[in-house]
Amino acid sequence: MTEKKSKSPSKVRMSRRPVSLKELAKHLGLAPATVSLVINRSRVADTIPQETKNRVFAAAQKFKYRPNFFARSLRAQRSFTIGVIVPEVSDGYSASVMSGIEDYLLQEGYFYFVASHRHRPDLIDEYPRLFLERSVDGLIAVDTPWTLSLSVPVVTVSGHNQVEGVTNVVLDHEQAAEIALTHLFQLGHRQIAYIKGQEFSSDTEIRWANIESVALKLGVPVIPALTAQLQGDSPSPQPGYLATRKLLATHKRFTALFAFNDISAMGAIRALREAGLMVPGDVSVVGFDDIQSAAYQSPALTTVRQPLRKMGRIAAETLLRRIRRSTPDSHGGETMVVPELIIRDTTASPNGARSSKKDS
Amino acid sequence: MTEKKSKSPSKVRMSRRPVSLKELAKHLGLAPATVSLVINRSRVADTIPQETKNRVFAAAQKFKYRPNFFARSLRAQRSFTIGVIVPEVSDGYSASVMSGIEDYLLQEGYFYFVASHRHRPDLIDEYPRLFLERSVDGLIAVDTPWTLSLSVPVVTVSGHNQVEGVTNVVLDHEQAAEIALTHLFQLGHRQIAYIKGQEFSSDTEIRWANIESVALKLGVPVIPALTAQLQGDSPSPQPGYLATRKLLATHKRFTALFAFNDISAMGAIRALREAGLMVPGDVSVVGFDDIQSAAYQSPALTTVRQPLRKMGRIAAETLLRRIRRSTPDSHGGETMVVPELIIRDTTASPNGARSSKKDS
DNA sequence: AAATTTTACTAAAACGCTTTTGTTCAGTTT
DNA sequence: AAACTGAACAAAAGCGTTTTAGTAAAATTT
Repeated sequence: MTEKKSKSPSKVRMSRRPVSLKELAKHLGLAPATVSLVINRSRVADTIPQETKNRVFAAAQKFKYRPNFFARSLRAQRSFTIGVIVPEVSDGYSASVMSGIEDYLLQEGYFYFVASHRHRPDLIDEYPRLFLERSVDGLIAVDTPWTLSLSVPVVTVSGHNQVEGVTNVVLDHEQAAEIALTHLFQLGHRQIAYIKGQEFSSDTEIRWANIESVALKLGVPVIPALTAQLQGDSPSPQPGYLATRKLLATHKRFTALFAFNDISAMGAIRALREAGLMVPGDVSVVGFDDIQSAAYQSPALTTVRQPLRKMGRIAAETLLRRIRRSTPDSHGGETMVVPELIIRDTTASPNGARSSKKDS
Repeated sequence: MTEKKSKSPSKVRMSRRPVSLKELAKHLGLAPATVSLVINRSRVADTIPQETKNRVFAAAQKFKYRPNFFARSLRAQRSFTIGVIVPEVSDGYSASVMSGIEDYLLQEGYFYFVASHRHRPDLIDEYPRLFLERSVDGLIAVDTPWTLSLSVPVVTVSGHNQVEGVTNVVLDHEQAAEIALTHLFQLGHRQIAYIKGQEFSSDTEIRWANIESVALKLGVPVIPALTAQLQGDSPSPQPGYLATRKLLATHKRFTALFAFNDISAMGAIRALREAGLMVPGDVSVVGFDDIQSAAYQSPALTTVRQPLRKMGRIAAETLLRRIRRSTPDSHGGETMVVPELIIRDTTASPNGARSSKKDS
């Protein structure tokens, strides 16, 4: 029996009151101004002899001098902080994007606030305001309908509105629809059902438009009776389950189902199973996003991968770039990122080796 | 074909430069001090006639006066900001806890910074420092080994070290082990395999200690050969998959498997399946956490639910309480939260109706 | 009527930094 | 010798608040 009582040594780092610029200057026999100039490597300090600079740096090191953030921000009108607004931190989509955002931001010395609006319009309105009050240098809105033009740069991830001063980072939805539907088509599917996203999801509309146009192009136009929509904002597979039940209730036959995301695809698979249908034997299922657990469903989920982390990182890069070039650019525009079809085990030919277990 | 070009009206809210206290005061013909006192409802303003106060409030409203955050923080030495440090934002565990933290924090007018250390010891050391430089009023460390005693209150979620000035919010691991193992025991399982958590996970040690003691108490002591440990910090089910393969490779028979978390349980199930074993027919599996998708696995996962959101909320409540009572309390201590066994479809009697498909 | 108290404010000092504009002195040019 | 140049700093004005210590006038008490 492993008994390992970790009597942690409790490194007591009795944080002393931090030393201020003035104190440091006094100790050095210099004016605060001088020290500030040296430390910030200002052009003005160019004429100061290296010898003096070294003394300053040495003292700063010794006393662990760190400029007070508020004083600096107050004076310089910059906070090195940005605001990130998401529907909900704990849904995998937002979290993946945030992960990418964070990656770049922290590396560049920025910190970020997070706020989840949970689809409440009042919060979608209020949080940006609160962020501005906190003087963020910029904002990133993830999967959130955005119509505001603010005094600081804004970048959205999966925002599709054209708004002055906001840049959108988006997936190439045409290509996404193309690869997913072509895959199903080539397997031989002709009756394809669809689960649309919730109204509030910012990708719903554009994704659907592209699905419709690609389906038409392939000659298998979308049949209204074979489409259902996710309802409610539960982050669980429940909405997908319910949507699929609705689909099944019509008794219209379909051999494939294209879900709005992986989570709803999981719910869909459960509903299909409960109806006695095999996946992919009777119905093929394609998800969207490729979240972590998609590969570990059984059967493993075929899905359209969205490079969420990368999108987050691009958003952060774009934002900082815009913050740094001080010119108040009216920089709208859009950056596109490409999807990738990940073929796993939930798609197969409708006349595959497996036989239908039962006719519904 | 639905062509709905959303020509969003782009509400142009041309944010004017915000008005300062001084300007507001000048406009009112009062001193800045007076306005400040009124707005902050200071006791000193008690003797100011309501009439004047009303004028102040009206003007503040009219000019949308909002105190500058930096100036205020600089003066008051409080930032209404806290720092949250997690292993990785995009893993479900951290995200759920954060969701609970955020809930309470925003409602109380606090914002928070997030930083992911990804188990890198240098970052675990650096981020708290950076947070302090940003003058956070307190810190929450989620699933992160914590040994520092700082100048601000610290609360951990699933931290198990006794450190001066830090409060731990933890699950009752004894009860967790109890309900899970008792469940398996009562179903008739006697050969139980285990997947331990990674070394770096802060729950690993205590959970394991409790499992060992409860198993002993039940008379089915843990067999070293039937234990494996998660390796690597991938957030996917991969480590669980590999651990289970290792378990299977020993050719020791077991009828149940208790995984460290739901994610690893998913990997485990896949490995079992690949080995030709049925779940729960041949092997029952119990997960831990009850993440969103646990209920939608097939079969749905039996698991020990950890109220993560609640733990996050409690952590935030505790932290604010400690921040508010200004006395620099050396407030160590611990708050326990109870687990709940969620019985679904991955556990069954070892001599159940289903027959073993194949002997390994 | 003088002394005291209360009312209704204000002045001014922080908070800790950045940045522009000087200033002094030594050395260099005309 | 007078004028100029550059080096090496320093003074001071903010940035926008909060808060303590006053103060002048009005009201009240003695």
